[in-house]
Amino acid sequence: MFESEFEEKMWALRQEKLQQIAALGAQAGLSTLEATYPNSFSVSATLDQVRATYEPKSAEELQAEKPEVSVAGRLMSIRGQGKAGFAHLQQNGVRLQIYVRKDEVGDRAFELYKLLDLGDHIGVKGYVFRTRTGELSIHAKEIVFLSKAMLALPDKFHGLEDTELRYRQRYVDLFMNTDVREVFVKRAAVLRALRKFFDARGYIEVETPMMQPVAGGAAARPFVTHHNTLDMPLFLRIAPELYLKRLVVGGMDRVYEINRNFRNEGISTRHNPEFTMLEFYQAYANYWDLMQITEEIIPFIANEVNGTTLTEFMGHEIDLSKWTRLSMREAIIKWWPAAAGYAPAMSDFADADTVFELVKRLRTAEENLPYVAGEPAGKTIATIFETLAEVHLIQPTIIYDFPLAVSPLSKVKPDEPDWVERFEFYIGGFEVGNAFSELNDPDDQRRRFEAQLGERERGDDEAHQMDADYVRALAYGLPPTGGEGIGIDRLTMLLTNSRSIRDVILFPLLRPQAKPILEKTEEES
RNA sequence: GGACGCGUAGCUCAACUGGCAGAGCAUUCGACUCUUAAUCGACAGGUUGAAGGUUCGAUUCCUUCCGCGUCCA
Repeated sequence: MFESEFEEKMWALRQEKLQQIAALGAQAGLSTLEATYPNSFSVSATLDQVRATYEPKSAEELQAEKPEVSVAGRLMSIRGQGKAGFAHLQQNGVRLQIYVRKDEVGDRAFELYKLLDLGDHIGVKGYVFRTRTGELSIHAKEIVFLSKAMLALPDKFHGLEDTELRYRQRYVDLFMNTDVREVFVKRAAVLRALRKFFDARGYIEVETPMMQPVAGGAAARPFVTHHNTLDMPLFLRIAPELYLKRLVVGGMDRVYEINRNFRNEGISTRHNPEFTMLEFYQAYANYWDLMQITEEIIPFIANEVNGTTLTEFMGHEIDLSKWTRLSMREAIIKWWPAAAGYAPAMSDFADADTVFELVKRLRTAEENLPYVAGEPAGKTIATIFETLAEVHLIQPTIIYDFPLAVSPLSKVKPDEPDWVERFEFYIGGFEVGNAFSELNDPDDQRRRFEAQLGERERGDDEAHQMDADYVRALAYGLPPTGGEGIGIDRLTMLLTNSRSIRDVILFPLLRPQAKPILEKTEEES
C-alpha cells in the first residue's frame, strides 16, 4: 500500500506522464526505455564546475562567448512563464538555474519541459548566460529526460525538518538539506586527514576481525551472532584493541585501524550501537608520547577539515589547539562540589575506606552517584570523576592516571601500583579518546583477566572476558607500546557543531516504523 | 530504564476554555517568453499516530500502547 491515497494518485499520474514522455521520445525515434529511463547522459561539466568557471565572467563576456555546456541534475524548482520557464537543477548540493524558451528548444522539448516534476533528473545542453538579475544560468537548447520522481518532494522552502523523517529517509534529507550533505562531506574529510596523518608517520593501516570469538578490548556488552557452518557463537567486536596489539607482537610497530565497533547498550545523543573508532598503536611509545600525538592530531584534523583549530560547539567557542592536562584525582578535587564539604586530599583516594567516605559526602550533597556496594575503590573513583568533572571538560582536556581497577589492559605506574598509565581526553563535555601504555607482562595480564572474571561473576556484564590467545601473544613479547582510540563520530560532531551523534551517522539505528513507507503491491500485468 | 515534550493533508504549520478540521508550499486544470519562496484564477487533498474511556459533542480532557525528540541514569 501507499502512504496515502494522495501518493497513490500521484504515482498513477506520474506513470501517465512517463507514457507521454515515451510518446514524445518515439517521435524522435527513441524506444520507451530510452525515452523514460535512459542509461546515460554525457555531461561536459558538473554544476559546480560550471559555476566555478563562469561565475567570474560578466553578462557581456558571456553574451559574447556563449559558452556551450552539457549538464545534468535534479529539478529542485520550476517556474513556468507561459511559453518559457525557469528551473533550478541541483547536483552534489550545488544549484544552477536553467532557462527554457519554447522558440529555442522547439515544440517537442517544450512539451517535455511541461511534463517535468520537482525531483526529476534531466540533462540540459545550452549556453551559459546571465539573467537580467545577474544570476548565472544556462540557456537551454536541448532537454533530455533522465529519471522521474514518482513521489512528491517536501516543501520547497522549509525542506524536510521532521527529525525522525530525516533519519529514516536520509536520501530525502540529503538532497533537501544541503547543510546535512556538508556534515558528511566533512566526515569524509576527517577520515582522509586521519589517514594522511598516520600514513605520513609510517603507520600501516590494517583491518582486523569484526566478528570475534571473544569480544575484548573494552568494557561493554557485545552483540551475539552465530556462524552456521562452524556452528559457533561469534561476537561483533566492541574494540579492535587486542588484535592490533597482536600485530605489534608480530612486528608491525606502527598500525592503525579505522572501523566500526558495536556495543549492545543504550542509545543517546552520544551513543549509537555501531560507531566508528580509530585505534592506533606505536611500539616503544608510552602514554606521555600519546598525549603529545593527541595534542598534534586533533588540531591537524581541525585544520584539514575546517581550515582552523577553532570550532563552535553548542554555543561554546573551542580552540582545539589549546590543551589542559589534569590527573583524574586533580580533576575530582578541582570540581568537588561545595555542598559536599571540603575537597578531598590526594590521600583520600588511597584506600577503599576513604573513598567510601567521599561517596557518603557526595550522597549528602545529593549528587546522583551510581555505586554498587563491594565494587573496587578504583571503580568508584572513576565514577566520581565522570559524575563531577565530565560536564566541565568543554575545552580540550587530557585526564591522566586512571585507577587500575577500571583498566585491565594498561600498564601500572611504576611508583603507584594501584594506578595505571592511562588517559582519556575530553572536548565539548564528553570523552573523545582513550589511550594508555599497554600492559605487556603476560602473567600480569592473565591475573587482570582473572580479576575481571571475578567482576563478571559479581554481576558486571561489562567486565572483560578472558582471552587466552591474547595472553599467549603477549608471551612472545610485546615491546613497550602506546595505544589510543579516538571516537570518529564524536570528533565529527565537534567539527560540525552537531548536537546528536545521529546527525553525523548517515543511517542511525531507529526502531522499525509501524507503517511501511512504500510497500508497492500493485499488480503489474 | 526514568522525567518532560511532540505526533493534524505529501511537506511546513494553525485550530481560543471541549463546539462545523484550516492555511502556505507541492499536486491537478487554466493564464503568462527574464523568473527565483514567481504571480493571478479555479479545483482537489484528512482514520487529527493506534486503541479505549469521559461527554450531547474530543485534534483538545483521561488511560494504555506505538514512534520520535530533549534531559537524566
